[in-house]
Amino acid sequence: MKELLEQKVAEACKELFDIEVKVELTRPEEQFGDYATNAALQLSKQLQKNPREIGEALAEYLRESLAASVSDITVAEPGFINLKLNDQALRESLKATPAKSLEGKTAVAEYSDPNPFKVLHAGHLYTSIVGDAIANLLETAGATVRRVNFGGDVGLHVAKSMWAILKFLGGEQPEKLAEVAENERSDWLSDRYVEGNKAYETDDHTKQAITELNKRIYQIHDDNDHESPIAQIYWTTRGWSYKYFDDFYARIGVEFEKYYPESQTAPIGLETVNEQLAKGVYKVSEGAIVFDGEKDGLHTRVFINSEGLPTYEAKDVGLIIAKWQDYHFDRSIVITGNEIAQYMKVVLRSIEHFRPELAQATTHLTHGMVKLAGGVKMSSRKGNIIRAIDVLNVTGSANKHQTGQDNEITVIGAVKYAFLKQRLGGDIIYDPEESVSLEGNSGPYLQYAYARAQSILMKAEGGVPAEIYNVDSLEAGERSLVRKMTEYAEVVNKAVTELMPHHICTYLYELAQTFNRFYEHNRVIGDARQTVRLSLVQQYAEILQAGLGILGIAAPDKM
RNA sequence: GCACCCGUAGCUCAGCUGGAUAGAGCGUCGGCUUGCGGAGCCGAAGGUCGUAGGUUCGAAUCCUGUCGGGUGUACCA
Repeated sequence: MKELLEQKVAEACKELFDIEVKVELTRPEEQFGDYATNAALQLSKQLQKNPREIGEALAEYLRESLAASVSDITVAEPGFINLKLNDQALRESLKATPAKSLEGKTAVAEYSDPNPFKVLHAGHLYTSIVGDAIANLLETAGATVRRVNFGGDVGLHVAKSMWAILKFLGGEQPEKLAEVAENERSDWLSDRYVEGNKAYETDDHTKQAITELNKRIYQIHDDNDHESPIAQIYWTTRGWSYKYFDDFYARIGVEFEKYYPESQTAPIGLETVNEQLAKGVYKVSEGAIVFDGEKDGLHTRVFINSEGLPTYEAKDVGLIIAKWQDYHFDRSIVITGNEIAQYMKVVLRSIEHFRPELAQATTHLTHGMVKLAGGVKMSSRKGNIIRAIDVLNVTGSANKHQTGQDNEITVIGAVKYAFLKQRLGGDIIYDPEESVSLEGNSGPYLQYAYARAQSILMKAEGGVPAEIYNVDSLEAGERSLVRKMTEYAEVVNKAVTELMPHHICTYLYELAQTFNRFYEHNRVIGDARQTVRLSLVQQYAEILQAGLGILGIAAPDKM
């Protein structure tokens, strides 16, 4: 319907003034109409005429050409044209579904990116949730989405961990790993990292030892060594880490089809950077191989350090190439914290010199940090970082506090919605009490809204009628609800174009409010208009479910 | 120093490909109420959109300066 109207308005401009106008209809306030266009304002400049007059002329033309679907066209100051659909057309436009704009395309979505041997923190939880929602968005638009994860199973942080692990085991004695209880493995590992990191910073001798260990770990991969004692320790503990990640992802309902360990992308990156060094893309500086970003207003960064080891930069080069080899993607979306925004620009800029199509197909989205609202207490052992599990725990307590229940679906829904409702980019001040509240703009509020709609539908004797589109007329409350529901497809399209899931949140909340307003004043069961209204409730519930689905939030029938 | 991001009601945020009286939620104050799940509905108070300029018929939205906050700036990720 929207496309049709846009086309007709453009046609009117062409017919009356012989000017091509790019018409994009907007949604005005309900009192003005269902759609609005500023075409007359655009034209007034070129025509040097009063926009109001142009608007009137267009309106008159459109009243005729749109008579079948538009019941009222008005011109408002300074020259807006407001279109009000007739009830039949409004009902029809409810059939619109989100555009399949990415049909046949393959998109790789990379997010979460935890490092083996380290703890999952609140930032990982955030990217996992946002990344999953964005992947769902791409899928909704028809793309084949490959959800992948990337993390450092080699590198300095691993060496730090291994140093502390070896210290704990009293040497290269893999059999002693059995002393670590299964349910304590992840905590034990993160303690080892903290220990190794501290030792690295405070003791030069240890620092040297860890640097050596770093090289040995790369060697394990180069030799494909699974036999030596240190290799056994490495592979076993790395496995513990991946197990810990998988368990956590399962809990929050996020899935990946592939992990790209850095050990796999490092050799590809190393080879590529060396290759491009010869061609002058990278250059040697102070014993390291760098990309000189300064001539482009970016930073100069090291890709291969003076030890000959690839840094994160080279591994990321390798990662993009590996993704391409695996999927031949049309688009690649990478979601990370915004502290690496400028870093990523350097990596992509360097890739533009030899694989421009890969750099151009890549979109880097960044998010801010998760901070807890003032007054929120955590029972975390280590004060300075917020672990992913801490966020879940503190939300669980808040939910228990408010509802007396231990409802995992509510808790996960609350966290996801709280993280998603804010525009991607800035920091999030997370307030667990607010996130689980059933009042206000929260995940549980929407879950409740859905459950309540289901409850009405269950109550209908004789079942729920099929969707009814050919209704003679709609009463005011019904019309407002239908009008709001017709926005769904447009909102999803916008969210897809911008890769911004928060638009869905804003919309769903408004929709639920519109419904509650309708429901407050209009009886459904037992009313003369029961059939029509049940059909509306049904469609409302479907939209809520679909929208929550994109956000990765469960819509329970009962709460 | 330089680069990037951010400054909208008491608080947390929408709105930012320029357009109609700047919107929500929480909090505050007032009303509805035996309800198809009231976990709601109706209303009020509350904003020089950090600030100063510029572009424009029109700026929270674009540009420039400035102030404030955050992040990044070579062998970490």
